[in-house]
Amino acid sequence: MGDVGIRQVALAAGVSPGTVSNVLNRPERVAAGTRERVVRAVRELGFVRHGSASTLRAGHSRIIGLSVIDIGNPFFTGVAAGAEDAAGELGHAVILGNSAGSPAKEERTLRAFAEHRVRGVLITPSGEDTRPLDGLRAYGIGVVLLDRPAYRPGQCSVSVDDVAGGRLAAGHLLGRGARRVCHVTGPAGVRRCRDRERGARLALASAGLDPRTALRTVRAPAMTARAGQEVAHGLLRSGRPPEAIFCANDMLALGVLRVLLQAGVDVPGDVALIGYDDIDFAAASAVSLSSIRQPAYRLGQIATRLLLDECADPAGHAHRQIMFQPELVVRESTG
Amino acid sequence: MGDVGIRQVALAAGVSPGTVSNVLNRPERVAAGTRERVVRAVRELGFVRHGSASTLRAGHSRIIGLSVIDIGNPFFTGVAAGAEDAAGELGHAVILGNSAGSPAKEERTLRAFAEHRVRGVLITPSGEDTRPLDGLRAYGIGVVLLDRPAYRPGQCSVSVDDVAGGRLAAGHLLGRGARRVCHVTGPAGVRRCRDRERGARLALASAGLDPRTALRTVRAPAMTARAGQEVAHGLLRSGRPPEAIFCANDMLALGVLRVLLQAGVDVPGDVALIGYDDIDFAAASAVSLSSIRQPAYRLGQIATRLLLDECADPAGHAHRQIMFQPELVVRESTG
DNA sequence: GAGACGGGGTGACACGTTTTAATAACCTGC
DNA sequence: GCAGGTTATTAAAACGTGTCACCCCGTCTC
Repeated sequence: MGDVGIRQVALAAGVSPGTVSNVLNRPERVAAGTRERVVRAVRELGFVRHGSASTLRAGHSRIIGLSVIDIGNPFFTGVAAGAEDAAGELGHAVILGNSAGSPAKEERTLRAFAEHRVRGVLITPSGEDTRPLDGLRAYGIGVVLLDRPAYRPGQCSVSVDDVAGGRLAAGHLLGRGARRVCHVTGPAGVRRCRDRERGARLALASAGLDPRTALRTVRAPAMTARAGQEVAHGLLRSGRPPEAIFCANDMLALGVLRVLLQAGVDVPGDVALIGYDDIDFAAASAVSLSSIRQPAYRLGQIATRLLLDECADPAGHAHRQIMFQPELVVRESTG
Repeated sequence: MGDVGIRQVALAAGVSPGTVSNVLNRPERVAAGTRERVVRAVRELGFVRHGSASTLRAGHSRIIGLSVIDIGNPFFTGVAAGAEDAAGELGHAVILGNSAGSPAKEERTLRAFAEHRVRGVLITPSGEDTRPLDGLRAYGIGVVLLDRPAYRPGQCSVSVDDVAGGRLAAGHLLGRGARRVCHVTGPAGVRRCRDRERGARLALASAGLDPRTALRTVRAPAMTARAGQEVAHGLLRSGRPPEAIFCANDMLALGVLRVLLQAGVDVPGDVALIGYDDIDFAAASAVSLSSIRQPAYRLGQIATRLLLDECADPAGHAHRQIMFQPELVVRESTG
């Protein structure tokens, strides 16, 4: 047991190893009767193909690499689940890399991907530097950018329109009658934060307001609940709280919400609050949180299919930049 | 570019391919000067070892498989992060499998692991059936059970003591003066739920109470926030709410908390509430949630090291069943 | 100074598949 | 009945690395 190869199967089925390989990879080339015998032998002997040998000879593996910024973030978890399912359906496995925001760790991860000659890579780049990715292309490894539009046309990407999301959130607050919006966002370097803020500005402008006076931006040091709490304390100390708050993240929003409720502020009566991401916990908080939903699972799923499509036929493949539209979810916090 | 192998390196360094391989795998066998030349050639040519060729020849890969029940659960995410880091440090990659509780999907995952001849497998089994795992052993693939004690001595396992955790939670509620505890738990088939409940019983017994009267168990259909809300509605309808509630899960607890607060119940004044897992959101809820913390990251980390230790020296390796002790985290909900 | 020793390096083979060119068998239409 | 074509199968040659037996040459021992 354990060391049954393609030869043993061939012997048992009374054919040559080449035929067994054909049954495995291009069954249509083999006569039905022969195929049947081979399949039975495979089953009876418990043959499992040796992936490495296959990869070595065929020149490409059945593994894709998935590198995410923060595996602890429910959004990326959703992406990973979608990618894993889609890959599984297409006969591929997924190696996981968690860059944790560190370019060094990301580079290590990509190196490991290259070493295993993965079929392709799904990545949410941690920085703006594209060089590490170009290195992969040298090995003929396809790349699909996740949650960020492609840098240039020769690439696929699957992302969610953060500008539209920001616009949706701020627009919703304005629709409820707010004239001024406080925007709680994350570090300036994070692109998605910048885009969401830009969206908010656009919403204000199309409502005839001047973003310079009607939008107050507060920058949190991190996108965590704790940071949200700190920001909220600051807001309360500095006088009357704003009538409407848009947080770049549900974690921030939950932190803000907690402090507001503890201070006796009525949400949404005194302050309307909306987050972003629509993580599961948004619906479960004391006052359920309005949010902007992103199709995380589908993001991972579509990206994987796109990637494998590119790998299957690099020449005939047309690079696509897919951008999903986010969705407003209204709950009690703006209800 | 892209197709530089061990030979090209050998040529550039003026040595034989065998020596390059030695530099890569047993550097101590190569003289310092030669080694230096080879290392430089590797760097200059941008050589990246072909993992599949290596695996094929050496007979074992540098990949481990990680199969979890639910990648969406923050607890398992923590485990995955720990495993990925530990594996990376030891030069190994991680393939991810998400069984989503389905034995069929788990079997597919394990089959994929076998096909890639992973070095070893980390798994939180979805059921009690051990046969799929025995299949892996036939290929010499090591297995470490995660979050569940080993079925028998010939296996490693890394888990957290759920009985102790249940005891800790219930004991804490009793220490605050409660005489009766309501336990909200998940499906009867889930082992961790059974163990946590058993722990609660033990706590009551050692406080001199009769578990049959002092413990009221309510079973939720799932371990989600929504299910927690339903349970809480039921509790409120059926008369005076219990003085103390222990939920088998933070998700359940958050759902319960939300309903209680909305109904005007004072937490912890009227009802003390404690959850389990200590997910990040527990600290961020309107009334921050007491919980039982499990070292998820360390769990993944230790399990990985144990696994690779076993793979490195199967003969000299002593199987260990490690059980971590959970930790009580007191916050406002029982403060 | 002959033989044993050992560090440092070499070269060829094997790992289990995929693939290609070639062969064998079988039709089709004249 | 035979050329030409189609289909089903085979044999053998790779793929890039790790390993093992062997060789070379300077050192130590008696």
